Amino acid sequence: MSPEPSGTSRQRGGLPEKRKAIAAAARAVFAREGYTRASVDAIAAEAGVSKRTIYNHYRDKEQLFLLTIQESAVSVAAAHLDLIQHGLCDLEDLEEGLVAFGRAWVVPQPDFEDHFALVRVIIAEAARLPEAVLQGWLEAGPRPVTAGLTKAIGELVDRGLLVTDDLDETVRHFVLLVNTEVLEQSFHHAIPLPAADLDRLVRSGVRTFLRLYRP
Amino acid sequence: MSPEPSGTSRQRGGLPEKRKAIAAAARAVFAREGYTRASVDAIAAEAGVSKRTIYNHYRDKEQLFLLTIQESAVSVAAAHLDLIQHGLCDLEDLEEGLVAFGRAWVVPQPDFEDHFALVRVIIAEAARLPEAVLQGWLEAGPRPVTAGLTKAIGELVDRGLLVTDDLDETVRHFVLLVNTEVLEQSFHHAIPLPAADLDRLVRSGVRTFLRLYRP
DNA sequence: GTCTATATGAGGATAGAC
DNA sequence: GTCTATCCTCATATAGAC
Repeated sequence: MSPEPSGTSRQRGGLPEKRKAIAAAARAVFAREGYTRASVDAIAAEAGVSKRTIYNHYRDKEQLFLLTIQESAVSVAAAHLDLIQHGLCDLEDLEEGLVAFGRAWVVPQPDFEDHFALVRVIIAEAARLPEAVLQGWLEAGPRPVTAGLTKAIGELVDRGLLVTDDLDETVRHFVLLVNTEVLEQSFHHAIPLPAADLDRLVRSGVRTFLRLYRP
Repeated sequence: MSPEPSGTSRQRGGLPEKRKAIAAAARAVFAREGYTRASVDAIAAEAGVSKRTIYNHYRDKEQLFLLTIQESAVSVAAAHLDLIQHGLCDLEDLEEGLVAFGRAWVVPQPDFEDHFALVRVIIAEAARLPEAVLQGWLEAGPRPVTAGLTKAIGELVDRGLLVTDDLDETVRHFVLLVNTEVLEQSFHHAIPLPAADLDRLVRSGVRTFLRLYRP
């Protein structure tokens, strides 16, 4: 349709420009439609690329999906690790710090809408996905975040702000009380909670967490 | 294929026999395949019925799906309420009773496999489902179970076995610690956890719950 | 209950740009 | 010659006609 200005895809080999467009379009369309309903045609249209071009870069639709969820997991994990770095280390007031972090973590950031939609697709397809893919996704996304949380909460323990004899369980409880509750109630962010409810849940989650682990 | 003995669908109006077969087949196929991938053809085949018969009983595929999840929610809620009745009322040892109940609740019962698969489909389609349908499903399934749990746990509070100043939150914490943790880890039962892990999670969940609410 | 109309999807073939 | 775009094929879906 639109005449494509001109020099778009010049970058050493000639590949990456359009490939990025395809990856972004795939993320958006798979997120919006789910795996089966998403058509390669739609992805091509959204990327401003011909369908054939997609098959030049990706073996088939399944491969495209697998790479899409993997990339999404990696980028969101990086963002969350950043949040942990800035929000959980060097906090002054314990309760307020945890609440602020929890809120930032759990509020559905517009940039991550697609990611959460993809997570819902993964849940839906989990039983059909190759075991290795699912494990790879866990390695790339959730696991590093848990590891970062463990490190950060471990430091709080070291500083004497929290007490526990099972750090991993403590981290699971934090995730459960602050994050998972929200996920369940919002159908994994398919039906966003009102901001007020969200705030209340995070605050009450943190308070309960502290009832368990405050010295 | 099989010649269908003869007098199968005699029941006052003539409807319900085949309708039940269709409902059962729809539950199975939607659970196995998800909404989009499931074909009405496959459902008809599984029900031993012609496709036309399905369209005689249900307006279209979407309507069939909506009624299917509703019926599934109702029947599983009834079973879970039964479990609560038999497992949570009149328990002798508090911790052991809660653990036994939690295990029975959370272990993926073969009869409910389809139900959990449907829940995954609901999560996947949640953003596309009519608001009213989702609310109706919550009313029919999860809500009554929560209500039953609230009643049962309320009685434990009345008997002085637990203390709380916010019963609803207490119930949410029980659900979270005993059930939700398992759901998250198993991708809502798409990837079943080893029995040992499951046991450990329930036991540790109950223990944490008691740390919060034991007098 | 079978048979058909219509549409849409995945992936391959064929032809054009630089 | 490499990368892109348009057209083709074959399978399968829903829903309605017979």
